[in-house]
Amino acid sequence: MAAVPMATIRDVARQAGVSTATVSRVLSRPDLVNPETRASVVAAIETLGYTPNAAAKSLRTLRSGKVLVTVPDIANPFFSLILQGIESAAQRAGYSVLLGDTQHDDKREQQYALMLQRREADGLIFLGHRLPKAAAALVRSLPRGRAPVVNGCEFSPGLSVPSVHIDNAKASFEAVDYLYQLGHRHIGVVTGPMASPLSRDRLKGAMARANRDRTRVTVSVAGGDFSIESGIAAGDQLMSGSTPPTSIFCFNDEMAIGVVHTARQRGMRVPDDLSVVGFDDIRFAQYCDPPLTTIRQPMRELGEATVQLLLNILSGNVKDAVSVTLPHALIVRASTGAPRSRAAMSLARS
Amino acid sequence: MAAVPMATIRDVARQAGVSTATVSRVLSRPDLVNPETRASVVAAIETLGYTPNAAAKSLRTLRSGKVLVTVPDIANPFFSLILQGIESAAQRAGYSVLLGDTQHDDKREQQYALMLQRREADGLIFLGHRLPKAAAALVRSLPRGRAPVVNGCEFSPGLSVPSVHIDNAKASFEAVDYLYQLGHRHIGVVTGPMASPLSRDRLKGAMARANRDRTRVTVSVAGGDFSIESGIAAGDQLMSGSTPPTSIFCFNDEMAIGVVHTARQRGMRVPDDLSVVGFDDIRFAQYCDPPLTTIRQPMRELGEATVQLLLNILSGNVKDAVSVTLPHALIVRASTGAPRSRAAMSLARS
DNA sequence: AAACATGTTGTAATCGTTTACAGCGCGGTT
DNA sequence: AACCGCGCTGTAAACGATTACAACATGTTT
Repeated sequence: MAAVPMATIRDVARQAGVSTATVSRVLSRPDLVNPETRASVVAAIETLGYTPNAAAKSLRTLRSGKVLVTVPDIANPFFSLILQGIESAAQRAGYSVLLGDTQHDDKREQQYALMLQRREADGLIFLGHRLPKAAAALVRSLPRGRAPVVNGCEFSPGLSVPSVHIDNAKASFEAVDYLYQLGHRHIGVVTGPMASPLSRDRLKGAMARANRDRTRVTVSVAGGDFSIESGIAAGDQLMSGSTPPTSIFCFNDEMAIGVVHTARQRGMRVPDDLSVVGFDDIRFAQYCDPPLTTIRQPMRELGEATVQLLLNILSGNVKDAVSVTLPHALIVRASTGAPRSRAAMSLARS
Repeated sequence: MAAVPMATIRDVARQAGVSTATVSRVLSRPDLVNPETRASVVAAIETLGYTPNAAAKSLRTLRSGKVLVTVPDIANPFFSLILQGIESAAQRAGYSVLLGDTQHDDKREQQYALMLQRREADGLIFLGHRLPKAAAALVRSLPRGRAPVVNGCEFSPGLSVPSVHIDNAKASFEAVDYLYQLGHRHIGVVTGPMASPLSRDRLKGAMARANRDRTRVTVSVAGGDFSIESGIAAGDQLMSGSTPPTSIFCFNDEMAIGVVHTARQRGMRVPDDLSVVGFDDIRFAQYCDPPLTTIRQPMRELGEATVQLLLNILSGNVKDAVSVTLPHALIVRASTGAPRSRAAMSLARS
């Protein structure tokens, strides 16, 4: 395609009057070559504008310098922040990122995983919850924790693939506990798809807290898919019951925004008539009206830690890579408050 | 790294009792080989689990099957949607995406552009407004519109690089016109960085409309950087003048959300006390409170068209690739209305 | 029967690096 | 004088594919 054929290492060698081996050494182990020779090689490189061909290098060294990242949906602000963390950490370590947006589609996940076999990437970070077949084969063929495959945010003990994540069950437990402490006794929960271990863990945690006071607490569960629209639908569903919840805990911020939206459509005020808790603490959460109470995940850090995990495996000086749990935090903002009846009570009391 | 060395084309050839040339042909031009031979080769491929090595192929063919995409900030929902369009179109065409998040950093843009020289990618789509040096060199070395470099959304006639974008000046013109028609005579404008042609075009369009009625209209301009926070700052600046504007047009939705946020902090009601218009129509725009009036850009389509443009250049059967303009639309929602004085007037009148 | 087209396959050069190994010059030991 | 070690450099064999070209068998044309 290029009109002017690129200069090769041979051109540089000729120009500098040395062998290609020397040129190569100047580039990879400069200490091995005499300073004077080195200088003339560097000069030749300069004048010819030489850049080593990546394919040739990769063919010879069996390393591509790339990590493949598959994301269920880049347009989701949660994933895009993780991706940003990944990109930045990878770049810092001299790797570049091959991006695959799978749209939650199994086929595309499978397809992308083939790139590992083709050696188009040295490792795989997958952000979904399904381990693609090609990657699974690789994992099986190597000792535990040695395959260059790691998972981000979706922890699944069965996967036998290391992962970076928060303690989802604990975080959910805390969210429900917080609502309980505020006085809420009827709590709605909007989940993500149950196929995802992440959703199951969160539900488990939420139920665990509710069950601790099971005689006093009612929990209603509605299923969502992490989209704003599904939040609206789930909110509608929860609110049209005979005794609607006084608070709703959503498994991500977007669904929480949907719930707030639909509550307002019904003429309800947040948090006076309905408290809403989200999950993730995406950028918009604090600028919503009302600003959203939510569980914060350290998204960039999750991404960076995932890369670090993968790099450890790639470097080979780790016997058994192990999952990492990062801290979360409950961020209280204005979308939550005491339930009205309780608020009225305490008002009367004062 | 892999415990079991990958099967090569030679292994397949041996297993099938043919030469490597035949195996290669089965893969690339199956019609050239006898059906029976083909079957036995396919069988050998199956049993060995053979996948061609990408580096070797790329070295030989001088094509990597990758496009490099540099984005100023993936976490920005505008860019992440464009990126989604790019990814999907690229994937459909058999290309994969190398992602570079430049964080608006010149150095990183330059660094990524080197991948083109290394032939790690067949083409470059850059979403920022600076053409990296390495790419510029490539552009210069080839006839106009032949270099595999295209720009997304930032149109700059001087760049001599084809681009896909909307008509920013016209869109801004329409936004201001809409506010004028509503009765607004004092209009605030929150721009993006003036280094970006996109911002300049939008400002040009806005001023063009204002100047048409320059005796009646006042325009106040504040500079932003497309972040929510800069929207807050710009909003504060505009609103603390002696005669604050009755409406503010922001060059993206996030800054508009910032303006709405700060207006509310000041006890103003949107749209009663202040009308706000955004730009882009990101996903959250319609779920804000109030839902945001904005200029819609077809983000996915922008991304897809950018890939198409690049593919046309790569295919080589296009003499002079030319920029593409996609349609935009003014989406009227609830964040805009007549200014209070005017509203009062018309109320009095009725 | 010679010449030729067609369909199928193999041979071997090539893409641009990296790197094991050998070789050379030279000062220092024995 | 023979030997060794050290620092530096070159030779050449990979890495795993693609593809121009040749070769061969077979059938067709003249």
